[in-house]
Order: sequence, then structure tokens, then C-alpha cells
Amino acid sequence: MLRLTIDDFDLTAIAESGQCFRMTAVGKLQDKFPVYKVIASGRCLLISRDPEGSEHDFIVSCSEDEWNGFYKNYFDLLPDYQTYRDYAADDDSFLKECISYGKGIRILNQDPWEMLISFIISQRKSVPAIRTTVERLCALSRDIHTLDTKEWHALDAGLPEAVEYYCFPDVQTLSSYSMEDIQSTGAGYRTGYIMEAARGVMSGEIDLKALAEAADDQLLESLLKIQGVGIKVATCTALFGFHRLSLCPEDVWMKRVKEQFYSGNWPESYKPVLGVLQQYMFYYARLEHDRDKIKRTKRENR
DNA sequence: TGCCAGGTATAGG
DNA sequence: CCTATACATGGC
Repeated sequence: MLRLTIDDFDLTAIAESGQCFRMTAVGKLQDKFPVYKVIASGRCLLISRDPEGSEHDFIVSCSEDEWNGFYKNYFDLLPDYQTYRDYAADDDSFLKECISYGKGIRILNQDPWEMLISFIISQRKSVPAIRTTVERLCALSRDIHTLDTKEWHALDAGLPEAVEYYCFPDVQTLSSYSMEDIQSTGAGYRTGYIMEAARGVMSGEIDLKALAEAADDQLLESLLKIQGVGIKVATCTALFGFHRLSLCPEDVWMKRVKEQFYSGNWPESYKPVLGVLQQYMFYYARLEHDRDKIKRTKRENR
């Protein structure tokens, strides 16, 4: 267990901004601060605000070496995000509003393979449904791991004794699964897409390592060759799996925002970091949407 | 209980 | 180029 001070870092904003599907709250410290389980690249981390510190103070379950050697980069803590936020035009009150809600968002450095498969699954699914299918896909291995949480009980006894997790299947493991295995995760019509993507990466037809070096348009072009990967999934894979911060996934939410606030075109000056700015907007748009939904439900119940 | 979900492939204009 | 439609399932 390790205590850390981290600036410009908001766990909830990261977990709820639609970029990752395996960062979930497993409990709360002092009924207030969510403890997140983060599964990534064959590891699992517990992380929470430090109840005894300020909003910049955190507690993590890993060693200092593991934090510095992996998670610091995973959470993208090296860049100064103020630099990205400074792209917002002075008169762009909408974006400024998004930024004030989403300050502390980071674009995680996630595994390209996991992002590819996860975003293939994501099409026409709600975020909770995506999470369910991804978890089931991971559980197919039956290779369960256990994270000891004893140390955390000094902070709050309400946490579970142990936290269990499955790692995301590597290419070889996923390739060994049958259609029926994949289907059983609730992947539905995307089953064939997943199988085909796994085959492509397995055969070397798609070389994710090499693509890390490719230019943005080259990367997108290669991803788009995969059945079931359209422009949205390709862009999400590029942004979240390859950290291409200029790329902006064009989903229903961003299309709505673009039409409503930017008369159909993103400002040219935003383009170098549009992927980052988009993340603030997406988080805000979803937040507002959920708020409206709650209001509506209350009205209907009257 | 239906409706809808961070879309894509395909067919037809 | 554009628009219309089917698609498997889970969550709410």
C-alpha cells in the first residue's frame, strides 16, 4: 500500500468517461470515497482518494516500483493536461463548462489489443452491457486471481475480504476459444467479428506492434480492414489503445455536440488535441443526459 | 415490457 | 456519395 499526491487526477471522471470498461468501484472508504479496481495488462490495482488527505491524495495497492514502472504511464500522469485544456478558445463557454466538470480526466494508456476487442463489443451496447460482456470474456479462462485487501481494512472494514479478477485474454488465449465460448459472453452478432479479429492478429495479418509506429491515417486504415470495425471503433482503438490524442471518435454524442455547438465542424485549432477535448465533452454530455433521465423518471413517478 | 444502446455491413438509390 | 435496414443481447 502506497500513499501518493497526484495533481489533476479524478478517478470517477476517468472511470465514467467511457474509455475503459474494467475500472469499477468495489466499495467506498468512509462511505464516501470509491475504491476502484483497475485491471490492466495482467495486473490489478486498488486505488482510492485518501480519506485523511486532500483531493490530491490517493492510496494505491501496489509498490512504489510498480507505480513508477507501470501505473504512472498507464494513468497518463506524465503530461500536463492544462496544456491540452489551454486549447479551449476563450469564447467557447460550452467547452469550458465541460472542462470544469471533467477536470482530472486522463486518457489512459491502455492495451491496443484489449481496446480493439472491447470496442468491437461496444457497438450497439450500453456501457453496463459492454462491461458485462468484457468481464465474461475474461472469465472464460477460469484463471481467477485474488487480490489481498487486508491492509485496506484498517481504513474501512466495509471492503470485501478479497478482490477477485480475471485478466483480459491475450491473442493466443482468445484465438483458442470456440464460437460457442464467445457467444456465451453475450457478444451476439459481434461473435464473428471477435473471432476474425483474433485470427487476423494471431496470423500477423494485423500487426499491432508495428501499427504503434504508423501514422494516424495508416493506423485507421489498417484497423478498418477488420470486419466489424468501422470508423467509430477504429478511432476509439486508436485514441484509447494507441494514444492518438488528435483523433475524435464520432459517435452519436459527439455528432450531437458538434452540430449543436460547433455548427457541424470542429474548430481547426482544436484538432491537435481533439481526442482529449472530446473526452471532456463526452463525460459532460453523458452526465447531463443521465441527470435529465433522473428528472424525467421522478416526474413520471408523480 | 418494450425500448434502446459510444455502430457496422449491406443493399439500393 | 447518400439513406434505410438488420443485427443479438442485456439493462433499465
